[in-house]
Amino acid sequence: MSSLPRRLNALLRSPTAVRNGSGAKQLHGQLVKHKGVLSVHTATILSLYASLNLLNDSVLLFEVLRRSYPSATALAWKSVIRCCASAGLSEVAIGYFSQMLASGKRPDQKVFPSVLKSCTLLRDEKLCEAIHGCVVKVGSEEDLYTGNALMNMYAKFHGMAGFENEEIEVFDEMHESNRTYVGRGCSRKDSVRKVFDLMPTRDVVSWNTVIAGNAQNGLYEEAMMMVRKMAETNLPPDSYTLSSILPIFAEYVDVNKGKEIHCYTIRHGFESDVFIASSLIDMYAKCSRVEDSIHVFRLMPHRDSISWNSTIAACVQNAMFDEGLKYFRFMIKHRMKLMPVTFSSIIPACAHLTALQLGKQLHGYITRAGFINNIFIASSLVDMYAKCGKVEMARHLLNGMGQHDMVSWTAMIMGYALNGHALEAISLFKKMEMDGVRPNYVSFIAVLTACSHAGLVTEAQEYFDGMSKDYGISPGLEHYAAMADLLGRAGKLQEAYELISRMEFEPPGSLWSTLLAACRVHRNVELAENVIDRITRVDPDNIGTLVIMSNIYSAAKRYEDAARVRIMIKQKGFRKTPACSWIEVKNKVHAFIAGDESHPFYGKIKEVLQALLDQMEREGYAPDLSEVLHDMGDDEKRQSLQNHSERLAIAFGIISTPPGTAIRIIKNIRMCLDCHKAIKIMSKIVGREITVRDNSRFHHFKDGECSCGDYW
DNA sequence: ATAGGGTTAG
Repeated sequence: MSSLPRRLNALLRSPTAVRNGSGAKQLHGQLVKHKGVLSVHTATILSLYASLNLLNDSVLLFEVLRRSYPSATALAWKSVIRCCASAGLSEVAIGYFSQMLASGKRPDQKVFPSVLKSCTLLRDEKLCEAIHGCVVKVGSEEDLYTGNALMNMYAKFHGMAGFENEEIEVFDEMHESNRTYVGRGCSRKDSVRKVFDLMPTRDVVSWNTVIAGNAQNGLYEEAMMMVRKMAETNLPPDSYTLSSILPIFAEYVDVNKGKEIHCYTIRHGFESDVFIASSLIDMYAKCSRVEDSIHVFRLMPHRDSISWNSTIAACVQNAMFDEGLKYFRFMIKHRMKLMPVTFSSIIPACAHLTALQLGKQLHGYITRAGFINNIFIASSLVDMYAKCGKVEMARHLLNGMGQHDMVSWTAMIMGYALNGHALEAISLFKKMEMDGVRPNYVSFIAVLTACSHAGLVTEAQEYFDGMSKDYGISPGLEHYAAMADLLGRAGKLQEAYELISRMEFEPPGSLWSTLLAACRVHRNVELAENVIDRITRVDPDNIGTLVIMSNIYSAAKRYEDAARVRIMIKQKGFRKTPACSWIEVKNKVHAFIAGDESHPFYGKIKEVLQALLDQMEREGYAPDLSEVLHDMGDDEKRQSLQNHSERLAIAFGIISTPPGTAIRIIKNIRMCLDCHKAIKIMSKIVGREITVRDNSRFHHFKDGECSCGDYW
């Protein structure tokens, strides 16, 4: 057996001198040239490959090595396991680990961190427990790195299904002396803390792991307490600590605390840390301070995909949909990697903007990228299609989802509700319950909205009572609003009044005005006066309700009272949100404001509307002037109806799209009774489907009928 | 060797 050259020997004794892959390969080559190498040297090369994260070389060399030396050295096993683990090949790493045990090699604290990381990533609870047992058996439980990895493992477990209150046995097997300290039957919930308490020495990673574990599992106070304790141990918070606790202030909507952290990061030179920056962007966004989010983003010296995602989400969460889309486009331009989160952040913008064309494009991209099985993305697509009036497409996507959660069910239920399919909404709600998914606050808003849009009083009452009785969810404003609306339209004014009066919080003016509108329909002046009195107490400047009240008086021929209210309106200053409708034609959005004649095609639009009106009158249509609120003559009123924003938009749609094309309008406020009547007839005359989405629901007009069945 | 950021329904 020839001896190795001196230089080679020296390198093998201190292999850390080799700094890169080509150095390692040269060394390997030299070794191969000299016949009769010992397995111990090959293992050294292997550990070198592993520490340089050369996955292919490590695995190849290991396989060669164990063919010539069936009992490879422990160093070889540990190296290949470490390399696979850090490359994320968790299953392979665990496979090697069990083979290592089978071949009689004793594991030690050098290998446990990698193995624990792998079984944590695999989310295999049994395996994790077994490995913890193994750690205890070989006496590695006091090792710093092993302890840190164990804490991380239990921290990640907490979110796992069925883990909440199960007993955990491993701790009881730990040293007898600690038995009293650990206590019996500790729950998995506390496992992180228990490992922490048992550690003989702790470093900054130990603290950060326990803090992040608490923060991620919603134990916010505990997390903050640990931060203070960490500081008492003379370990100042570092960038890991800060990025873990920033989400707490986002959740608490505590911008002052968040800002304190922001200042701290600046003072301690963490400004360029991408992790902290994205947490800051998110924190400011959750505190409705989206300008500050954008400010942080702009100041970042280096941005990664997540910085972009945070910024897009920040905009969308704060209803700045166009701004969100702008950043999304920039992100593509900057060749950033689009990730699943990018799409689940941006799709809601399409939903809110009713940007169906863009939504479809994104759907295509999502399918090609293989993201369609992501539950966040699929749910947001279901919502987007439903909000664009494409209920069947939404349902199709929902049916195709491998798993459903409360959010995906609720999105579809709300989609049915908005599109007037109350019975489908209710049956889906039942399906969700049968699927074992508990409805929450929002799910009940959805099902009650469905009932309210279809006039299903009895069903609504059952759900309303059931939500607190069976699910312990106390009704909020939205639930009361749906009930008040339903009862009011059904003419059960007194019941509605009592419901609102019995609420456990002060009903806002908006709720009372729902009832006021019902009083108008059912011509109950007396109750209306009572209601307007309640409204003026909580919301004295609500002009809209005064307008309704004046109309109620007019309808009851109490003209003096009507005039008195109108003077009040004048004194307060008549400010009404202008009615506005939008239509998308050839990827461009055209906006029309009621009475506005400034559109370049207005002349043509007016002609179309007049021609339509002639035909409509032949079909028996007569304008309904009852909802025109102004003091004007009947001719003027007729003209004002002709210029309602949705009619301008529809006429524009008719002249700028081929015959038979569906017309989709978005409107900012409810349309009037007359427009509803008129559009039904228009849909028949022009032979087109016309969809109008207002601020609360959809109307699908077709062949002279509306999907709402005239209940709206 | 072990630790940190962003997402869906109202």
